[in-house]
Amino acid sequence: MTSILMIDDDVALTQLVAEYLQLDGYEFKAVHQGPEGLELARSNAFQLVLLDIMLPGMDGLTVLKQLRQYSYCPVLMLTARGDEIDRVVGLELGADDYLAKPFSPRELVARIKAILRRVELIQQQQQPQLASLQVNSLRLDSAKRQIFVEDNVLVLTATEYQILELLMRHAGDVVSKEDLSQLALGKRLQLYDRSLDMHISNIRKKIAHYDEAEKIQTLRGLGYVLLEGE
Amino acid sequence: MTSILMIDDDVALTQLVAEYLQLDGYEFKAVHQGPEGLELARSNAFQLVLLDIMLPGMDGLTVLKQLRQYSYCPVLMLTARGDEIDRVVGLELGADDYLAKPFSPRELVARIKAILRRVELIQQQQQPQLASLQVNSLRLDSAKRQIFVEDNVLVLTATEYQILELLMRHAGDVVSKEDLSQLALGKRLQLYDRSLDMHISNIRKKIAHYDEAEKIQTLRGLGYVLLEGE
DNA sequence: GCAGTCCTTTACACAACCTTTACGTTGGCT
DNA sequence: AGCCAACGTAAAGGTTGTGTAAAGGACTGC
Repeated sequence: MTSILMIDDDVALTQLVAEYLQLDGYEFKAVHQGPEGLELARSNAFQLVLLDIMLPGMDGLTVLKQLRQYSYCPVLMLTARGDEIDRVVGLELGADDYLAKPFSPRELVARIKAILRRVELIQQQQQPQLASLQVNSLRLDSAKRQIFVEDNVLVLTATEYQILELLMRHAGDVVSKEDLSQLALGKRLQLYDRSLDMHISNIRKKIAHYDEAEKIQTLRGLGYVLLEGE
Repeated sequence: MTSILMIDDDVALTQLVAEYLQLDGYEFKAVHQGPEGLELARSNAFQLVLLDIMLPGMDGLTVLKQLRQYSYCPVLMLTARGDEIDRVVGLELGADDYLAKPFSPRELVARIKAILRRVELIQQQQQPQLASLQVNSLRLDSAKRQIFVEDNVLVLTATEYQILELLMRHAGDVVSKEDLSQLALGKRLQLYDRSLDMHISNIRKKIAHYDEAEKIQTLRGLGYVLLEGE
């Protein structure tokens, strides 16, 4: 069961969110004070924390900073204004995402799911993984950090290798650009950031050098997928 | 089974780490007092110790100092702040690595694996090894501590010999600069430390004198590898 | 003390890499 | 059709890691 903690002094809002999230199958708890929320979040009993920036007593950013001393529990920040400064500071302090009030419950759920899915991806990364893996004409040798096309080694940079490994380990599944950016580049995807696109472009070029059959497919607005032959 | 001991007074944190490490297949035990941890660590029942610097009662650095009187058990230090001084002192006292809180479980696991892999490398070094070894045109005679290119003896310094032997014994595998530094130079790789690069450069020059075919390949950001001809 | 050997540090050049910029293309939308 | 956001990619820009000559320092044997 996935538990979500909300720290927000707006009682009406927490009740509204409670309804939606419980409908979606989440366990939900709300508190209205910073210190109380901090203590609960530190217990690591929650898989995600919704944190309002404007809190009486202890500021939301302070709560976040203190929490990050102890825990990497995912945090989705909420704020009353579309305050760009709060946003930047929050993300720098280690928030996982940001949502401006007022938000639609639907969008909130979407953001929550995106974060949880990514956390799951990261945990998968930590699991012991297959050292060797074959997808169509691509073969991964993770011990030597090498990827082959048929019998030719791909000369990849560290970043390119990470991206392609991720796509191979999830062959047939769509991997979002956000996920790729966070897992392979180690940073959140920014607006107008074309870095990832360039890496994909370069990887494609290197693969095509040996195998013309295009492999990495673009799903516009969703991400990339390494097609599995049937 | 690899057992890890954590000495940290933050009970919530030890529980979190316990979950992650057990998920990764490690045996895990946590204690919250310095003296208690010291006694356990001295028993050599653990392959690695996670040690918090800020401990009530007995300071983490003191624990480390005392432990080093008896045991070479690898120690990964943890600290609440990004305190550079603690870091330097800790590494001088013989800690194997350092991680600032808060850390992601992912990073913790990565550091642990890096340390354990290096310990394994060191133990391999101590095992009886093949006295003679041929890699392409290079031939190792470890009884005489000599390396030949075709039939020409390489005149190597002690350090150069150690580096090249290590690369030869792991021919085809990437050997990280950190590993090379610790195993051949006997010290951790520091930022801006170019000593190892110089040794590699000199070794290359000496090999090239007899065999122009470049052998030690650089893998940017990863390390060096002695290519095996196929 | 001096010369010789070896390891390390310094300094600069360079190459590899990642990112940004800029412009062209595509595909969904009204 | 026309618009616009997302995407592809060549080229430029900036950053970081590496190669190596030369100087500096530590040690040894004489």
